[in-house]
Amino acid sequence: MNVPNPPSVSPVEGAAKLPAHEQVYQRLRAQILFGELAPGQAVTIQGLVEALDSGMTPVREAIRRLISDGALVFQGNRRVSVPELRAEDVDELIFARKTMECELARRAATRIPASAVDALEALDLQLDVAIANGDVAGYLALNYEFHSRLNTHADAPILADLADRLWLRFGPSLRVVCGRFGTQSFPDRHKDILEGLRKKDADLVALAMERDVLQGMEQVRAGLTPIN
Amino acid sequence: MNVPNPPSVSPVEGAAKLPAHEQVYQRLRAQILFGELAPGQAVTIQGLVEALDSGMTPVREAIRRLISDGALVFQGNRRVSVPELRAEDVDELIFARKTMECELARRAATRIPASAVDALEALDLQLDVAIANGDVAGYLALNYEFHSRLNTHADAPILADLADRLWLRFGPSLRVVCGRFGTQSFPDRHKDILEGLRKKDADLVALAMERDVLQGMEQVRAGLTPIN
DNA sequence: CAGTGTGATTTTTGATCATATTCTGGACGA
DNA sequence: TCGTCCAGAATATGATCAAAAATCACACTG
Repeated sequence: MNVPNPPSVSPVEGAAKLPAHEQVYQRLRAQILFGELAPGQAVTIQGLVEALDSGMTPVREAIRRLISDGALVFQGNRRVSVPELRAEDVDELIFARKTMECELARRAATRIPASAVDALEALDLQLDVAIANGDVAGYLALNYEFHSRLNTHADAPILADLADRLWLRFGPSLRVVCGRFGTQSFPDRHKDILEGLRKKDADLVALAMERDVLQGMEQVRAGLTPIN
Repeated sequence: MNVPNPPSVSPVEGAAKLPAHEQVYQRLRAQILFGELAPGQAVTIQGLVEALDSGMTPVREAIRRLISDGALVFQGNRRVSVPELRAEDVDELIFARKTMECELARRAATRIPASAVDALEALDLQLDVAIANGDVAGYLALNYEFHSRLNTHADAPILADLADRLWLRFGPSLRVVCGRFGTQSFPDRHKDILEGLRKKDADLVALAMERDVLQGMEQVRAGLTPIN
């Protein structure tokens, strides 16, 4: 999964050099991560072949990768769908995100160059704009980009990879929450993170990250299966 | 009822229900996990098609899954190989395994039924036999089975999945270590784990698990690139 | 004359597709 | 309600195309 692919959110890109299965994977991944596919939604190979205008083999390989990522589930029979998060799952995700992302943030605090902090801050300003405009898609993309880029600077590829997987699990549900409650209910902990990074204060960064993670995941929990 | 003739190479087991790509995946996974493929070794699709007597598509899908698992790496050009562990990777693995597996063990301590503890103990006795006989393959398989089965009883599928992935990363290197130093250098911490499980003492189990993890990973670290 | 580097050719391997086969789930009739 | 049958989707194969690596030949340099 560690593809040298740091582009910002590019909906339509030439990218002719990447093999088809890689392109399909990244497009599908983004769709799941940013909630364009709803939890529980069925995913069919032929539907994607048609929607993405690709061959069958690339779609098939992309789906296998995403199943392995936990971003899709294989329903036992030959059906594939976007998983629905259960309340217990959120507990696990909270534990895993807290430990992984706090450690990543801690490492990044001592390694990230000042220029990268500036870039993160610029990103966070865009994020504020997206929140102010109620731009849910932009909020999700920029928020992910912020965390993902921070993790890059931790110089810990295995941990970053694990953290990345976790986002795929709650992406669809987070979108549902945002769609229901809007973006204004997310006060921004990123400012504290940035402050800690500038001071190179690992404890401060880790604490801010823990709050950010907890806040986000509690939002997800609150939005699960509201009515039965 | 025409039985779809098994190509005679099959290990006889029922298993006819599993799709081919699943079988290929599990066989390849086991080979990596138990070190039958050496770190750095190249993996070719057509080589596997021949070796496993399977079609191209199942092999291809299995490889994609394993790349996503981190068990194989995509070499930028289109070559695939078994990754070689670096010293920095071991630090990350130690952190991730300690947090994940200790938490899993902690959860399992309060949930595992006594019968399952008995089964684990039986497994551990087989493990002792394997160690005494210097049976490296048996040791690796039984040790993995012990941890994997314990994780199952934590009732935390997401965390168990993360932990499972980590084993794939150091499996090949662990085999190298065992091949070099033999199995006798692994004093058995599993007894402490079992004792904690019987007492339902989560702290004890977690502590024993931490020691087991640390001990194993330090062995791996010691065996990395011994000479340059 | 031996060694080395460069370039083209050969060969292996991966990517993709079209197609045949198998299996699942639901409709239909008893 | 139950059993059978059928449509459609997924699985799996092999062929074809394209790309990269390995090989080798040859010329150039010391």
